[in-house]
Amino acid sequence: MSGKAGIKDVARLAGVSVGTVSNVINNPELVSDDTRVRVRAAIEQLGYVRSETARQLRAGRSRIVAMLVLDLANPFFAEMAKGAERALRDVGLGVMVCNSAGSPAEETDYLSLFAEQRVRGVLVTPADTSGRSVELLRARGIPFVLVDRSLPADQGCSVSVDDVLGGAMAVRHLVSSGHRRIAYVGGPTHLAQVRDRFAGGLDAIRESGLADDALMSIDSDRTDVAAGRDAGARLLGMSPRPTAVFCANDLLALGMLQSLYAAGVRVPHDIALVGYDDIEFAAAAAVPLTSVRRPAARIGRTAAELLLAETDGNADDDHIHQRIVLRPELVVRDSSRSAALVVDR
Amino acid sequence: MSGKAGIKDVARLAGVSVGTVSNVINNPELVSDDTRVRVRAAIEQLGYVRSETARQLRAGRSRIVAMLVLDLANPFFAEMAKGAERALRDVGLGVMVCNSAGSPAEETDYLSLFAEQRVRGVLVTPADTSGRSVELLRARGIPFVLVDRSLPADQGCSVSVDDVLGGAMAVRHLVSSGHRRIAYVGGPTHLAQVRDRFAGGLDAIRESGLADDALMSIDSDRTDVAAGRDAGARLLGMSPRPTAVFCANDLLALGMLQSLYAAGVRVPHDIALVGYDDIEFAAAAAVPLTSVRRPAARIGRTAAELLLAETDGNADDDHIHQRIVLRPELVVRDSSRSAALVVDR
DNA sequence: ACGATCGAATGAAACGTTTCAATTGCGCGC
DNA sequence: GCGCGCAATTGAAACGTTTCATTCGATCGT
Repeated sequence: MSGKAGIKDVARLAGVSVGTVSNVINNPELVSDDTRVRVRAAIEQLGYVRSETARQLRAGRSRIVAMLVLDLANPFFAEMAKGAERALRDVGLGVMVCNSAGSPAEETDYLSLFAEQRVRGVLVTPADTSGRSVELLRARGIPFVLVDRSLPADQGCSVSVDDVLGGAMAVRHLVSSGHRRIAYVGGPTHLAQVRDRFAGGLDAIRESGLADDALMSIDSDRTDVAAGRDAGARLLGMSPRPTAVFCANDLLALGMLQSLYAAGVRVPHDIALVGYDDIEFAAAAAVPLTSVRRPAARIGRTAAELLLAETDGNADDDHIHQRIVLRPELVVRDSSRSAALVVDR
Repeated sequence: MSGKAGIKDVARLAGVSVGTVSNVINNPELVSDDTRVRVRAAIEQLGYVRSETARQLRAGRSRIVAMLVLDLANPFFAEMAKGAERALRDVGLGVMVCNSAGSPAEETDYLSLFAEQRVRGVLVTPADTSGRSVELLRARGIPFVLVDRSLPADQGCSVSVDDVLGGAMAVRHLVSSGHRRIAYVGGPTHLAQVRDRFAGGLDAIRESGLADDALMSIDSDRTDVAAGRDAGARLLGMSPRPTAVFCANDLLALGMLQSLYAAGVRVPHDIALVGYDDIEFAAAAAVPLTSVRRPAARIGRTAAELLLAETDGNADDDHIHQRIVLRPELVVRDSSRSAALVVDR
């Protein structure tokens, strides 16, 4: 009675044809009342579970949407995934959340997996910046929406946040607080997000009439808390020491905070700190973290909706791609408040 | 040339039979050199991607393992998922991470989805405590490993942490620091984890000769940061006010910390605080959080390995289930250090 | 009472693979 | 020159569904 029963077994037990069983499941209104009851009973008795696999084979596409993110352990992406998952479950689609860990190679692997699985579509935050991943998806005809990454509207849908603006907001805030030597802690430079935030920061520097080298870049190959600690160690060795640090995400900022704290450097008194994403834990940090907020759940949900719009376009491909760019928002907390301002509030 | 080409098209183009194409892909050594080259070229030219769907249909099972966790937004589970994912990817299996959000109903939905998908196996942290989920899996013959939840070894594999011990460690620590009125902030009581940690706490209370009501339970219906803040508000209204709080996880503890801080209650001076899980953000909190550490990634990895062992048992079902229980570890930080101890260090 | 109409059920094709028994061609030993 | 064995290839069945043209009865209008 375990998972071995097929539709044929049900049909035999109920004394009908397989077609009728299929109709009971998918088009109950086509079947007479008593037959329906009989078939339902047989299904129950055998513990029949229809094979989505076979179903897909016939239908040509699956009921699963894949989501590929840069780092599942980053609450920002976890939140984003949750947003997308909710929207997709609402329409009965399954979600497969995967983690490229920022590696283009892993990403390619996963995209192949998705292609083989004939997934309904893909929500992807590409680790590969060369556009190869997008090409791959297009070449294979897999519907996709880029998440947390922008794309010209003629090339596909995308939902992103204006990271150049976000970077500018962060640095503008620091400059206007009087800082003139600011460090930027980024992750792997092949990530567009990392580069954009720096570019925005540089814009802010220039518009203030400062020299480019007022913004010093500290590179890192990862974007997690440990990387933030490492970057902190390097920062402490710099001379002259920057008076403010802008981190490409909150994980880095939290690690940085730990490093600074351990070295007896006070935040914001000695060094001001600004993060990015405004994850839930930023507000609860040792020194509540100023951060550039991005609406994670909304990004995920919106991306899912775009994918659905593209996918459900059962009409004659009249779908037009959309490029949605959301605005980030600066949330100022203690980590970047000058003493005067703190008193001030 | 897009995702439309099937194995037949490849066969036709290469001038061979479909069986041969299949062999080129799966048993290259059976095919002569020149044929192999020709077929490979045809595959390349057509952009052929084999349909995992059809493959599965024939094979009867898929190459996907499902993982169902209580809360993807909780870094503990995210880390666990990462550990499992790594182990499974290493053997070429895909992972589908899903989020029951602690809801038994969602859980049932997902289990049905998994059954229909004929997944290779399931790693599940059950939200349903009644054992119905386990029964369901067994009835459908789906290999599974319980994660973060224990099970008698004759009923299936499980990897968990001794939460009763963990709860006891936390409360013992508080009691030995002199606390006599301790609040326990739990999540939904249908979660075994929540109950076990309380039970352990109660053990610790009793072994110290205190009355049961020295441990007061504050219930909550969720286990996130916001719920922690709510619980904080309720705690502040209690009188006499507890001198220590043990939270069922770090998210609750961080929320609690925010509430207390906002109300001007000092931690640990006025109230000591202990969390559970020791997520990465516990150490970076406003007041570094004492927490009961659980090895998230290791739990995930171990569970994946158990599932593989069960699944690969191509032999005659000689698999014996294992019940693995890991020991938690108390990590003491500032949030529970008495003033004397802080000076002391 | 007869064809038309309609609801209900059927049976077979199709989806894209893998697998396996059968076939083919070929060099070899005798 | 004959049968053998071997390597390479083939063709068809099977996996479990959905779909659709067809069949079967029965009811209906005239």
